Amino acid sequence: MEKYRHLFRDLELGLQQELQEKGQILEAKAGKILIQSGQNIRHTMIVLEGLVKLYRENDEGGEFFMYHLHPGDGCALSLICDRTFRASSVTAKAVTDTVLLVVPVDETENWMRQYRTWYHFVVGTYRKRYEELLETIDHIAFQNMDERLEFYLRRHRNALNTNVLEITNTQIAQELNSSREVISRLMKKLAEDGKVRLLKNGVEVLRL
Amino acid sequence: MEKYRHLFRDLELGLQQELQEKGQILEAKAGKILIQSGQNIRHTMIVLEGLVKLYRENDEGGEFFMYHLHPGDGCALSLICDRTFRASSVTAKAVTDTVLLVVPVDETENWMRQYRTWYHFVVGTYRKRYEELLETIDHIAFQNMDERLEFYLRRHRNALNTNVLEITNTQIAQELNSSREVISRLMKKLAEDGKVRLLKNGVEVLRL
DNA sequence: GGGATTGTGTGATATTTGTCACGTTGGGAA
DNA sequence: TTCCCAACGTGACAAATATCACACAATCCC
Repeated sequence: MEKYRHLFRDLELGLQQELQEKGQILEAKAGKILIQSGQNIRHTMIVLEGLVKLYRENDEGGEFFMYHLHPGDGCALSLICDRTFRASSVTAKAVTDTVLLVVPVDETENWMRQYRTWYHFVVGTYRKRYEELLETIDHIAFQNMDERLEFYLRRHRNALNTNVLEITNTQIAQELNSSREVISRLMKKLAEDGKVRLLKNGVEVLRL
Repeated sequence: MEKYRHLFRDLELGLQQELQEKGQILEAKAGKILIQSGQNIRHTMIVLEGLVKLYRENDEGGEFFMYHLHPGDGCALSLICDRTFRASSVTAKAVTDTVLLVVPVDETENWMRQYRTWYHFVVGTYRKRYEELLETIDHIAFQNMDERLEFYLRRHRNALNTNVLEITNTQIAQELNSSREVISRLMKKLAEDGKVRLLKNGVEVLRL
């Protein structure tokens, strides 16, 4: 816990203490599914280390990438999900090996009253996620696949903090709810424009 | 204020009192723009009467319908917006003549600590809006225009609680970010299928 | 090596949606 | 009335994307 102190340096000391006492540290391997909505959620989750991605699924197996959570980010979902979520659902999956801090929601409800900084943390979390969702909406509503692909690559480069993305076209197609062939063609164009370089098992982002 | 009491019957009495004291009642004519984001928001807004719609705008004049607010609904936006919102923005517009209760955010931050029911109200508001946004995302991501149109009509029929929607195809096209001609054609198909009846100045929803 | 699996590249074609051009209709307002 | 304007309907065409069919390469397993 000590090594994650910097993530919480803006919180009141009493709250830092409580996080340490009431929270439980959880490790997850890359690829592990952390939340599959539909199930009732009784815990709030804060990412300490690693990267988590959230995506939407529908009945026909379609997926749709929503956003990433970085160290220090809380999961707005944990506060949002409950039984009433229906057929289609939101899933959280560890992209890299991940360490999480998990707290029962009963505690957090008290914190909301006791600690001003927790209130700000929660509101800030909602705000950020809401904004990212809106940004996502903008892209599907207003933009074509080529621009969406570029946005996708930028986002992932920033999230993973590396220009070399080890990701298959098939996977990208799924997350953008497109088809492999389309991504393949667009990727070729990006390569011709010198914006990316195609690797054996991934893409290198050159300038986007 | 008395006539709106039923909207707040689940709130603590002290809180009802405060809403009455600190809140200000505001009336708006149909069509009035209530919030244009980008501007800093210092007030929380609760709908008392009428119907408000929220939509997203982008730089090129594109619009995109997000969801409605009914009496009793709070505006998640008021808690979410701030300076950091950029170029594209969210707009709230009165659909019918509307009565609003407006409270400075400084008050509500205290309420969050003092009143458990306020906490639940706020979290519930976030949850509902988040869910509606997700539903919206599902539709643009996974569905074709015809299904999206049907969904649009259903939503509006339910929101306005009438089968006769006085709305132009042009307007629908804008809110779905499509074009008038496309809506026109799809509408004709819906009419042929007996799902709607086309009126002089609107649509009657028959079975959807 | 041989076979299965997975990801890829590409042409041909279908579907969906957007765009353009133009004619029609039904109000107001002068 | 006449003119104007906004909304509408429609055919023709263009653009974006999805789908199909197939061939190819790399990898893994036996």
